[in-house]
Amino acid sequence: MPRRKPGTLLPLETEILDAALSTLSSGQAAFHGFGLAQTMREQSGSRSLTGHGTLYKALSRLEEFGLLTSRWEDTDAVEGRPRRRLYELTGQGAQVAEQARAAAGPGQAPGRLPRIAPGPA
Amino acid sequence: MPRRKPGTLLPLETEILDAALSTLSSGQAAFHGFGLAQTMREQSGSRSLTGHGTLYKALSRLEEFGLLTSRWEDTDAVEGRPRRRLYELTGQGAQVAEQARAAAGPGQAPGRLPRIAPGPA
DNA sequence: TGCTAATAGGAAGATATCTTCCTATAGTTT
DNA sequence: AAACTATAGGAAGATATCTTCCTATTAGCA
Repeated sequence: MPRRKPGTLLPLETEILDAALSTLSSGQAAFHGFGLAQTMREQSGSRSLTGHGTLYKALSRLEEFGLLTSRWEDTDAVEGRPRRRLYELTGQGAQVAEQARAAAGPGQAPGRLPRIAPGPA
Repeated sequence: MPRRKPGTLLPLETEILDAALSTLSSGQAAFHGFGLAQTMREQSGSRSLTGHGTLYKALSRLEEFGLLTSRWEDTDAVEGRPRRRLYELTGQGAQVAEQARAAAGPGQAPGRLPRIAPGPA
């Protein structure tokens, strides 16, 4: 896909924003890539996001767009596992996320979900 | 091997201390597990330390013994890769390392190197 | 309408550390 | 000398993030 029309979101990006919104509703502002991947894998029966590369790229894009912010999690508080990069919706991000959710509607007619769809195989 | 006689070092541990001493001689005090594993793999033709689990366990032991200290590397200075745990010889560690090196001698007759030896296959 | 070029998706793997589980080994004890 | 058992070694994989490379798709232009 060529130069994207500004303001346009891809399905995967919408999905991420929606998940971020859910996280926020449940009282937590921050989420991290790996956890998001797990949630998406479980909930939507999505494939494994292919080594997660796709997801991290999408997260970077959303950050570029100003819809998410990221930071490393509180440093040496975490022993025994790689540190996570924590993402949070920005004000703009929350707005866009809600718009996208409204646009999708209750019955949700996803606009051509990418591989993150229930797809066969 | 049962309860080890205090003061005794296993071949792998000696190898680590020796590597630490070399690192120190080359002007760097700190080293990290993964780098050490690479060096050992290249230099001694050792096998890959089996997922590195063995090496990390040995490093923990040496730290327990007071021969090494460890700390997480300077936090968010490092982007784009997992942070490393940096190890350094303690005074005691350096002493023991030198003793071990002297004991091994120039021709070095390693006292039964474990799997970290040139071994077949 | 058909092409082209830019971009998103997917595969693969590098970078690091640590855990769990099983097996081999060798000090100790009998 | 034999048996017991604690411990080291090795396999496997979980946890996280990010990069590179290739392919599929599609928006925008001619």
